[in-house]
Amino acid sequence: MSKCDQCIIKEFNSLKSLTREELVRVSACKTGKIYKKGQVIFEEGEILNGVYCVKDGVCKLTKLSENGKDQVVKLVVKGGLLGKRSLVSEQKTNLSATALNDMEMCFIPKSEIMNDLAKNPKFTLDVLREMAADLKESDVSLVNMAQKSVKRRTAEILMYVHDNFGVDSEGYLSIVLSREDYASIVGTATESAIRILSQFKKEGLISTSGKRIKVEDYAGLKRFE
Amino acid sequence: MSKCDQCIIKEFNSLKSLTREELVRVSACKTGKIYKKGQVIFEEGEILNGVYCVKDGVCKLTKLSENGKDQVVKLVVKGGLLGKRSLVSEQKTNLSATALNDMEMCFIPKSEIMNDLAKNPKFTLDVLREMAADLKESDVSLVNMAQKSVKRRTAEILMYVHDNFGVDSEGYLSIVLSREDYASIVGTATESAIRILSQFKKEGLISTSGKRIKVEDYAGLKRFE
DNA sequence: TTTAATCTATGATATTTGTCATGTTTTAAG
DNA sequence: CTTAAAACATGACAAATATCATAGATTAAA
Repeated sequence: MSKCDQCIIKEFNSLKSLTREELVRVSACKTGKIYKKGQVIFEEGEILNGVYCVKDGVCKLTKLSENGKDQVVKLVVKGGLLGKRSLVSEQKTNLSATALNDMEMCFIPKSEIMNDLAKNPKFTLDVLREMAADLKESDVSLVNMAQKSVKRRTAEILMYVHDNFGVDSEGYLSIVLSREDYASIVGTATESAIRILSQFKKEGLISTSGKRIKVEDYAGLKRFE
Repeated sequence: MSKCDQCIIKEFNSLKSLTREELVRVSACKTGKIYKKGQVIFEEGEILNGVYCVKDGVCKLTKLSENGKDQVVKLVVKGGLLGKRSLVSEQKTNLSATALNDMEMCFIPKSEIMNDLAKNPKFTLDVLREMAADLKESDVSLVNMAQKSVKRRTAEILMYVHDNFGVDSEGYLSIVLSREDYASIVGTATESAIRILSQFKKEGLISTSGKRIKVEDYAGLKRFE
């Protein structure tokens, strides 16, 4: 398995603040994991005994609502760290993680990291920064959810996916989400999401091919409504 | 001014993890601040150079939406720490804070705390834990906002205020929020919030006297709809 | 204590979003 | 390549929520 200290992925997250020696130790105890599209990585209520470092692929973090529907809270890509909260709390995780396409991850046991968390202030501070950023992002999501229309939120998630995950050689969004996933991100009924995407298609803002979506008029989505 | 190491308030937040010597140093540089009801403590976009420790009173943290409406993100009471994020990031704050009643706070300059953050792992870990808890809470809010009806959210904020801020001698919620505030917490139009409170009143779930609200049937609110 | 300003209340109506029902298309397994 | 299952699509209707208008009640300042 590849060595952590030579891994480029770590540059995108707090692990970059570990010393070379710490990384070597982490390398020795980490385990590589492969998940197929649709596979569950962990489920709400489990106790995570470590963090997952995403090497490739995308997953969704969801939370079950009381009405039985899953709500997507966040999408995590290459470079992301899953389960940060488990490092500082003994509690069960409050989110589920599911692979949206084939994924490659490294799992680092909590026991190994905890030592560093206590002794390497640079690392701790960096984890703290990441969490602060998550928190800020979360505030923004909350306000969007509370104040913007479903149509606006749908337009924004399309732009978000476009900006953050890019497009394939044909110009389609490289992350293929089901309409149900879109609904769950936007926080609406699946039929509503479908309807809105259909409307966007009619207005020439996007085009589709099966489940795949291509943003045709980014500026149009931006100013929409 | 009172000494931090003897202050009970600190037991409710991360400051309890500072050593006695650190607290003495903090004591020496902190400044007491008084805010009157309605007064703005800081505004979105400002750079905070420290943290506020709430000794008494309640304030709301809000974020301005693109549609010009304020959204309440969180209510903070005695024991809460405002501006934690400013400790780990140079960025402007993304929230505004406004006193909901007369408040008493201590302001601790960042420069003083930063030292401790780097050298006292127990303190850092504790800040980390607080942020992790905030994040979890934030996820819950997001799901509620996305999946629950305005009526349900209104019922829940009433129970929340009842549980967390208590009632006065007559049984009225001791925090008096305007209908506009309720609307801004729930994420709806002021008229809608008013209408729903009126409905709750008709159904005997609450009673009102001016802006003051009394929860008459807690269980009813809980099972409502 | 009066009075203007602010907040609360409610009706009428428009808009948005959800639900149910049903048909079509796409996907992936065999 | 075929075919069943899953996902997408859309109409019809119901429910929830927003908006606009207007009036009454409460609050806080003079």
